[in-house]
Amino acid sequence: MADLASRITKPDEEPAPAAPAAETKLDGDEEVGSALVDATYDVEIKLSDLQNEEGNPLYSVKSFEELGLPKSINDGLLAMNFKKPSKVQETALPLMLANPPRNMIAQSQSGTGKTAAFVLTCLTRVDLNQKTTPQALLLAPSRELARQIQGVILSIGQFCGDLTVVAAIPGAVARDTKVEGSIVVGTPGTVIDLIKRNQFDTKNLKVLVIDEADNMLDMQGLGDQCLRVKQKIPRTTQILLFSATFPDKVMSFAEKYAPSANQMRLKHNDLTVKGISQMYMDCPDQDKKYDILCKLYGLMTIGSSVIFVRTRESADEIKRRMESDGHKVSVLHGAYEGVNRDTLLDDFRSGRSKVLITTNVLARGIDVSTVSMVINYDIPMKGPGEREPDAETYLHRIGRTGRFGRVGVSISFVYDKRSYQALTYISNYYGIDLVQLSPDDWDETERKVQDVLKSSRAKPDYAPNAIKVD
DNA sequence: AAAAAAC
Repeated sequence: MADLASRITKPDEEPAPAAPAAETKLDGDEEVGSALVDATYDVEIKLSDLQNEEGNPLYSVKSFEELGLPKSINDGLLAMNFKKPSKVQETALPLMLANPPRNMIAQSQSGTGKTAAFVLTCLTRVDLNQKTTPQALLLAPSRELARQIQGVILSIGQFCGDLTVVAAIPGAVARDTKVEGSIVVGTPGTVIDLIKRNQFDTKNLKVLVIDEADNMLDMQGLGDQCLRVKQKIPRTTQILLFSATFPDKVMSFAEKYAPSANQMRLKHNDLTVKGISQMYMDCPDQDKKYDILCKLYGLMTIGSSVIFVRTRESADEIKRRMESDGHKVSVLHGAYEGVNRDTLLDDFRSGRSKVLITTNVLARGIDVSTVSMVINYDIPMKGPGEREPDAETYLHRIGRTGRFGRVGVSISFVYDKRSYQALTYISNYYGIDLVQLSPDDWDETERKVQDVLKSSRAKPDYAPNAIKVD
């Protein structure tokens, strides 16, 4: 890795002017293949941190080869059909792999390859011959996401020999047994529990990754636990924070958590994914929402669908009603425990179940390529008394579809002034127009949805196929 | 008037 800087500086280019001290915008390059890669985003990067010893800028790499990764890792990328780095990969990877290691705060739209970016960094930094010494720790906000990341590590690392990746989640790891693996990926509660019991030796950690970092560092939620983990790791550990959303509120804390980090940020208006057609359904009243949901069932099963509701109880209730009305659906939320949850999600991944009702537990990170429709049965709200529209959760929820350049539809249900105003706030926040659907004109609703779903789009060549777990 | 995450 020592020569990384020279390797990614294109020798045939004019020497660039000295990097300005302040933040500078870089426009995304034109690429071909899909709307996703065609899109030009304003990416804000702190250029002051982006120069090598000769003062040349380290903008990006245009191929994985330029990173000079070990052959075993390159073979893993090829096997997973990663041929060309996505924007976040070409920009963040050279920064994360450079020596001496620097912290990183990286923001990128849903389904654009953040996971592969930090997994590559972990695999590169870890001595995989030390199979019982944890050297990289990755934290995620849900059991499902932790398992998924474990699957990505094992896939990209499939040619790295016997890769030992421990999932530190309830039921998958014994609380009174030593954690023995090169890489640990887990949820904060279990990880802290293991550290407390002296079953997780953190002193050799080279990398700490916090996925969904804005959620994880929220002091109303998991922030405290992440802080405690940080206190237990070496000062020299490289800290990498990733998310599609970084609201200002948590950004200052993120900068303290990952001091003097290189940063890759996006503006609100560049956060939405072009392949996702965002629609809303004008429901006459709360009671009619359920009937309309049932009428949408046929459209939901064109591919797979996720229905997001506010509470566990309503998730169970809707499942019960839909089943009694003859629809096949499954449900997953935090009241379910351990391995049961794994089975439920595996069934959804494999297509054995096609319509999944869930809470915010699955709003973030979950990558199931077949998901073509997301329904916001309840508009996500946050804050005391749930009075404030939750624009971040909205974006993460709809990001369960339209992944890696695929098309998808989201339908948000509004039924009263409050839900309508909340959705209006969210569409203004991202600077987008939503397509209106009317429950009175069913032919038109079907046409609008099917028009999107049948429009095929070339998959970008960096897209992984379905992520395999186990 | 939430969800998640540890026992």
